[in-house]
Amino acid sequence: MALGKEKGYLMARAGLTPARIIDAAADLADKDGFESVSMSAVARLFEVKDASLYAHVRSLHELRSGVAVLSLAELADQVGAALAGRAGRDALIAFANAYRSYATSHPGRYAATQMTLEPEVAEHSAAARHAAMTRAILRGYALNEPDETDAVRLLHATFHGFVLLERGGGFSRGARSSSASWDRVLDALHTTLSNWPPS
Amino acid sequence: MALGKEKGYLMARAGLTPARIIDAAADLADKDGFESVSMSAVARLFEVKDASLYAHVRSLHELRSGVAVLSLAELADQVGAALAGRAGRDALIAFANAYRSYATSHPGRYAATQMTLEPEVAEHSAAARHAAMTRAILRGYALNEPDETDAVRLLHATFHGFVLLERGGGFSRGARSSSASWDRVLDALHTTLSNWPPS
DNA sequence: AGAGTTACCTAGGAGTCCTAGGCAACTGGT
DNA sequence: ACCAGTTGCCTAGGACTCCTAGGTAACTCT
Repeated sequence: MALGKEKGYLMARAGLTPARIIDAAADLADKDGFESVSMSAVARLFEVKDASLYAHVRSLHELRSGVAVLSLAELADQVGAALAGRAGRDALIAFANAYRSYATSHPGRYAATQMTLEPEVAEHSAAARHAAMTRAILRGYALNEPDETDAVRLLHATFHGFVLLERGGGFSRGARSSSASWDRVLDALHTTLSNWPPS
Repeated sequence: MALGKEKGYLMARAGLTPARIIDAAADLADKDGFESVSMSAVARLFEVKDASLYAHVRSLHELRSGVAVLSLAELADQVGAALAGRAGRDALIAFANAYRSYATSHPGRYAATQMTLEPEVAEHSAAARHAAMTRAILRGYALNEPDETDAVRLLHATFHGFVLLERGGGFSRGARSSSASWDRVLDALHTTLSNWPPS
């Protein structure tokens, strides 16, 4: 990291590229929180002036969006890997655990995925892969539209909400561990999907 | 609003108090988003210099925490009112709808409730009332501990997650309205609570 | 080696939070 | 009714943020 700079006579280059900058920003997000991803903070990591980043990244917003796109892709990769070769209840649990584990081991990156992206950025992100994987799980439960859409939303909302509340300390009260609750919540979701109520 | 100022010769007072400042900040949050609640922005609303606010509010963080505490109380009030005299499924649906309706009609205030508050601030907030109300709903479903705790977490996570995703545009894809999904999600939760899976 | 491009620089404007210290406006005692 | 004390908002200014403009050093290609 920080390729020299040879403070002596001549200036060296730091080797900045959009990808390296976004990677550094993502690491910083995990370390100090997504909201402290700033141009100046990232510039400091490279021992470079903040103005220098603007040759590679248009704005702070674009930098953060870059972290979001990166994280969505990573999350999709990990969930996809966990899902491989599983179906039904197994798939549900693998999906959920991969999701939660990414969120807890990369809190800053996960926070980035919460950003509302402009449609054209979201388009070429991994959002579609997420939707496809969620629907893949539901194939094991044989739901018809619009029930499947409703179930996708239920799953997404529950995972997302749980992870956020867990991270925010919302579950700290009491002796019950949040992991134990998580397992039971997954059980409950499984039975819900298995007995989806008729409209 | 903005009590004069009599631009002429003498200075008038704006009538700042912590409560009025926090109210204004909450309104601003609903209008422009919670993250744009800043000292300077609120000061502008009162046609006052930003430094003047520091006599009433210790810091930006404290201002935002104030909005969070206010919003938690308002939300608890509205949910509590909706809940009065209901039980079982009716209570569940009334709770959920009041919750969602507060979140969509006061997006900035709702965002404030997401803040992680320091324990001592959270203590004298309405957080305890929320927990109590959620447990009150579950009384209709006759769950024992630790199932009741798990169910509280499931409900909270699902409502929270749904509302956030809805607001973030996560459900925009497709023709299915999010309100329709919401109703079905509540049905599903009701059946889940009614048939809580054995451990 | 010289020409052209790219990478990082300095300088500086506008906006943010926050502190320190000052004067005007209110309040209460006599 | 006035004077003392308190309170409320002020100006001034430091440190930090994002971002633009324009300069120069370092690399690349012919």
